Amino acid sequence: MARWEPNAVGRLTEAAMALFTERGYSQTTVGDIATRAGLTERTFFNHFSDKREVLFAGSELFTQLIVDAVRAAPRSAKPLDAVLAAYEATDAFFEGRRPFARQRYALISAHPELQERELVKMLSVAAAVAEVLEQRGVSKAAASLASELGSAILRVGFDQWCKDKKDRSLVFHLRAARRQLEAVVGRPQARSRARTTA
Amino acid sequence: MARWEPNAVGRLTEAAMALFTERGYSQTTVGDIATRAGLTERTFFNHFSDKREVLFAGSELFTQLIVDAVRAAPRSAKPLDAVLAAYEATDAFFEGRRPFARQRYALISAHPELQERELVKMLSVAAAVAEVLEQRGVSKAAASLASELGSAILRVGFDQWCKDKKDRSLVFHLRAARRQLEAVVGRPQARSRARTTA
DNA sequence: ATGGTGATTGCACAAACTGTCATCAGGAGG
DNA sequence: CCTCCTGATGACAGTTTGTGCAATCACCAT
Repeated sequence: MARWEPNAVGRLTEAAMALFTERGYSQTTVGDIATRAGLTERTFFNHFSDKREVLFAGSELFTQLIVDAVRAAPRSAKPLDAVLAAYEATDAFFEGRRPFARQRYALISAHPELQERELVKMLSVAAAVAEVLEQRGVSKAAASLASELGSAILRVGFDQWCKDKKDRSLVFHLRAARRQLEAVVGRPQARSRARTTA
Repeated sequence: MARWEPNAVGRLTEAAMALFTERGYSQTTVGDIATRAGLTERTFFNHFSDKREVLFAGSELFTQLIVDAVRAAPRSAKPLDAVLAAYEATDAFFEGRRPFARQRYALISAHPELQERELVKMLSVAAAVAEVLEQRGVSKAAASLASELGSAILRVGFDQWCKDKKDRSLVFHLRAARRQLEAVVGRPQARSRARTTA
């Protein structure tokens, strides 16, 4: 028999997501969240360094997942391909949590404070990825570039994945985004539709 | 004869940069900054929505500068080239403020709270750029991708620019970063000697 | 002089954190 | 069975951030 109700972090996270969804982020106090989880404000701050972090618990695990996947990529892979392969490896992870991921994404998109935190988290993943790439012999600048480009592709792909009414996989959307890249950076494109004058 | 000392925003910014540099961000209270600028805490919050914003005054102007430059890019330019040309257009802007920009960059790099803010600002620029690209007929996904890729290149280039002991121009570093891109993404049918300069 | 304007300020207050110390059930070891 | 240790929890006081509201005060147009 546990001395306290188990999984305090999980309960706090759940309470926070519910309250943020119901009344919005700034209309919810840390006290509200704690109470709903059957805990106190002080205990909330024992588990999370600040109010935003409640939606980012376990992000280190995610980082580790990615980093390991990059390490596992064949040494022959070009930097960007290694990074994208790593992101594709998260497909199963997300597939099992689609409703959760969607709600969380909606919350974060709706609240600038949360978006800020999301961005640093992504940058921190990118930084970790870049470091692994460097260990694989990629120059510092190229490593940054590859990891950030990967981030951008993930962002675009993930956005599509969240909105996709057909529930296609993350891998599908990542590859679609990757293909877009060629339209952006690649050889001259003959697309001149939409002549919005001035 | 002005009724108050002029340029409150400038004085607050200067005071904040000095104090953040001296004692660090979190060791500096808003009251400290205001006092040093000869004002009160309340007045600080009349000018800035929060403590972090003091280092980001005028960022809308910067956004506008970029957006206008993208609009001015030739319609034949590929998305990424249009974006990069726009960032290159900020060269003069930064060249005149190198010491300031370096100190500010060091501060932001050293303080996660400030980095968060920096990232949303960059994302907001990227979003504005993406919108312009869409108006130019680029698909939504490609526009996001091009603008974010541009951001990544700017980040890498700017970082090099700040560290460059030889004080080479931002344009120089942007182009160097751009060239790195090819090492990263690889070129399926590369070898085309096509000129990529805008 | 009269009243409007707009930057500034004082005051009160909610909410976000922080540091410190007390509590209290269970497990380890005697 | 008893005791000590541990670690999550909570009470409490204090600082800092940020907001709303009203008052001030010199300049300025009429």
